[in-house]
Amino acid sequence: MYNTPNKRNCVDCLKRSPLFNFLTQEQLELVSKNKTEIDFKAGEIIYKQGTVINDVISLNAGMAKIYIEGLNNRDMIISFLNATHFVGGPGIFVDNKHHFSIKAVEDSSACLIDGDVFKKLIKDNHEFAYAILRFISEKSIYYFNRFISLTQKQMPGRIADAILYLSKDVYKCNPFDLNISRQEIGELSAMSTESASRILNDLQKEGVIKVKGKRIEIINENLLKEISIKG
Amino acid sequence: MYNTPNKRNCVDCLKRSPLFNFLTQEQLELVSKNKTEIDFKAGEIIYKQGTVINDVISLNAGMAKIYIEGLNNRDMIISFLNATHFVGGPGIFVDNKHHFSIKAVEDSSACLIDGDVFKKLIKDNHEFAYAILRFISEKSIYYFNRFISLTQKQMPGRIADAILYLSKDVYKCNPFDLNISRQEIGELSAMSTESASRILNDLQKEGVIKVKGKRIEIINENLLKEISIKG
DNA sequence: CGCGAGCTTGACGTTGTTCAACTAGAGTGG
DNA sequence: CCACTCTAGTTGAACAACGTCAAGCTCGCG
Repeated sequence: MYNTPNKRNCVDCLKRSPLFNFLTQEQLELVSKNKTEIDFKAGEIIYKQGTVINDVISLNAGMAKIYIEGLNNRDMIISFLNATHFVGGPGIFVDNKHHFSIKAVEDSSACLIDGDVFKKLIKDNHEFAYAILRFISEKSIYYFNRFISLTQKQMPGRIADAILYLSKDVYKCNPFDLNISRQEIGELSAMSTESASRILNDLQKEGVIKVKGKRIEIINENLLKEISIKG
Repeated sequence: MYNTPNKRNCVDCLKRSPLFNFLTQEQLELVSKNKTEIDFKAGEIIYKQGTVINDVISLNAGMAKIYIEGLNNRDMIISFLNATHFVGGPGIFVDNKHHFSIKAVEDSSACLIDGDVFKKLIKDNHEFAYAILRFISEKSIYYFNRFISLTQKQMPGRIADAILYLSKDVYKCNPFDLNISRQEIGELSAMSTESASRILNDLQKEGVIKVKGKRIEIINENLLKEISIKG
């Protein structure tokens, strides 16, 4: 992790989060002045759970994972981040601590925006504040779905959810090449690495998906969705 | 469920949510004009998951439960509400639909505040908007804890969490008398009714708690917390 | 060619659910 | 005052789901 000169100006940046569309040009200049663009290598930690929050981030390139460090060194992956994704942890409005960790899954670049500037923008620009409210609320709705998936579905249903999430929201294509491990698929679906591996194989035997190493292809999407719904 | 005259004025109401402390007197008058006070009998539904959001609520008296209607008619209880608790579902900022249901657990009274007025207050009063941001963020942090509890802890740890939650946050006293069923304890801890019953009994045998019908007493709080942490 | 990390597979034990029977207690009506 | 009923709660036994452990495999990489 090293700093690069802030060559990009937020005003005309194409990689910035759509949330910043609600800012005025003047406010974008303010963000520009108070941001730092940082490159992270794969595996590097961007935020560490429990530490003090100094900034919020917008991912420019690469991919990262948000995860909670749970019991007995077991992590739970909340979601993955791509370019233009914004993260302002809930702690920034509560106790100013990170309540999850973020780690680069592949080489990534992110803009770190000063937390006080972020708060000032919320106070000054109610459209932006409203967009942040909507953003956080969308997360909450996502959490509700995760709750049902993780606590009421059996393993095939949870893996189906994970595959659909990865294909639709993360990689955004159908045969997709994973840059994450089986263990991480397990952490995404609240199960052991071995179980994740087994279920993937089972789904392949049933002809729902095709798995070849890191490549996964959805063969029968309707059936996969059915498995997801039935749990 | 029937309407009662809006005798209470929000300006000097002692049962209102502390969130409203951020409003000006003028804004409180506006809320007063656009609220309806409703009594709900135990078991009556206040909000039904999937329906359109027309208002937000502040509970004046009684107790209610927020729960997600999951798979195969299995509910998952998110939290319980007491007097002065506010609820504005995440849907109000997203798709204007309720993403959970709320049901009165005992006879309750609630003020329903027009959703558009609520949104207007957020736009007009950034202190209030900020308080709502903090409020939602606190919920998110609570959800993270629930995720770890429900997906990484075994049944004794989950029941320990439920007992501590009920004692500390809901009933706010130590020997407390439940007005909820064993099934609801199960729905709070993501397990079957039978398992909830069994674990309560087990914890009693170990001398951690005392259970007599609807009454639960925490005998050894440190041990209970330890069971919670160890999972 | 060999090493090692990640992945797979099987066997086994544990955890938790389901089903069914039983019990306790709160109404209800004769 | 006593059956009767109904619901919630408890308990046991069988079963299914899932994790753990250990062994073996694959494949990229030196």
